[in-house]
Amino acid sequence: MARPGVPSKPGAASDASEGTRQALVGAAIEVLRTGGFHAASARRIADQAGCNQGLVFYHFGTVANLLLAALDAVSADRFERYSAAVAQAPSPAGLTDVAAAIFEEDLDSGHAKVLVELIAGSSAVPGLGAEVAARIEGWTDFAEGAISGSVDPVLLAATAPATEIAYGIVAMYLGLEMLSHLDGDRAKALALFGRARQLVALAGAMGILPDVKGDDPR
Amino acid sequence: MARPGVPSKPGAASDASEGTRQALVGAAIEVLRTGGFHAASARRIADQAGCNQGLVFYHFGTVANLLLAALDAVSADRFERYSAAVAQAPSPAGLTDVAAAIFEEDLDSGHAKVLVELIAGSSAVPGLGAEVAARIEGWTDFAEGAISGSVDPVLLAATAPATEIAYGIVAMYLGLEMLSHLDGDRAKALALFGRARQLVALAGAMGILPDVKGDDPR
DNA sequence: GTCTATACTTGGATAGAC
DNA sequence: GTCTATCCAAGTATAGAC
Repeated sequence: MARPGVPSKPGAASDASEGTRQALVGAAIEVLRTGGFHAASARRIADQAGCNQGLVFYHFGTVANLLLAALDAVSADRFERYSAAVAQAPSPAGLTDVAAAIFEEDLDSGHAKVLVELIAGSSAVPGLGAEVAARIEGWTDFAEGAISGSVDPVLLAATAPATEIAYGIVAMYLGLEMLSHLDGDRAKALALFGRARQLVALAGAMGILPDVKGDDPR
Repeated sequence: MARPGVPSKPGAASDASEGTRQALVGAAIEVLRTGGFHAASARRIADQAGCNQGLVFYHFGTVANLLLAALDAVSADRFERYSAAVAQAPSPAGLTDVAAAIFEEDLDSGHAKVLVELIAGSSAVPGLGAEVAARIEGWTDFAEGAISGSVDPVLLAATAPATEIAYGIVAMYLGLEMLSHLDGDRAKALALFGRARQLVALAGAMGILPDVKGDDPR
């Protein structure tokens, strides 16, 4: 957002600064989304933000730092959305539905691609991998919480701990995102969510899992 | 295989050419493995191969073409390995063991990373995505064949078609590869294979899956 | 077939004017 | 805080000498 004629008022200086920062973060998300890690250069991002290339380095020091800020921004956004959705569907069946809906949302909005591109691109910049890994941990923790909050502890003990399941869920999410983007077809991935839903219902009928819509047994 | 410079002399002379080609393909694999898509430039690959940068363009036209040749090379290699392993363990339980063993092999050898980097990097080069997608299809087809060859058709009909399961397996494989490389810890991924093995055994005991079909080797 | 040299482009990062 | 100008490194690709 170029503001050629806007003078910086005394005291409102941090407003303009914050505005530019946010514009850059938003632009970084957009570029990662559409062009991937490779396209996410300071010049392209600044173009997208409508500001100068040097501002990337002024505000973030390096391009990698800006990309991490972008990841944090989408993560915060999605975390709110996920939390609200999970809170309203604390049963295994409900969770499966929520997972499917959110997966499709992320596919549309491109939020998942930002994550995948940053993970794969981590090899490019020394130190980036560790930063990204720390942020992924937030998601596995979240998934773990959702699982242990909705699945009977006895069942978990009999099959697999929530930690392991959460790790698998996150991996599956990333893999499906990659494949869906690659062949531009989300139907196959969504079909899998449908199957999962079906199997959860089957398990419910067999008495292994709590019945659909049932309250949290605990 | 449209080569830019087809040797003008019939007969010999293609030995040296073929040697260089193979050196470049091997070097491309190595660079993708260790440095990712970002590092896979003509210069770095040629350095690794011990030859001149211009040869990349002489033999392959573009860097992207060389990377695809590298993907084909590792795919051919792994396809042989997978086929042999699957042939010796056609039961669901055996398949799970084979999958775990091969996943670890791929993690060590870096073959899986070559695939992941190319998928994620596809956004960088127009047209690359379609080429990579076509090659992934070979793997989903392979997985589908292995599944329908070892799981009871009746059970498949009751749960999910082999095509869908195969898609999910490939997605999971890619996701686990990404996460394992990211935090440099393969234990979590391998633990999941252990759980899968356990669940297959449980299903066998419940009579849902064949109890190690008559295949048991030796 | 292979190498050297080179043209052209893009990207990261800094300095200094406004 | 923001912009222009600039430096330097790295990349793709081609031409032409050996």
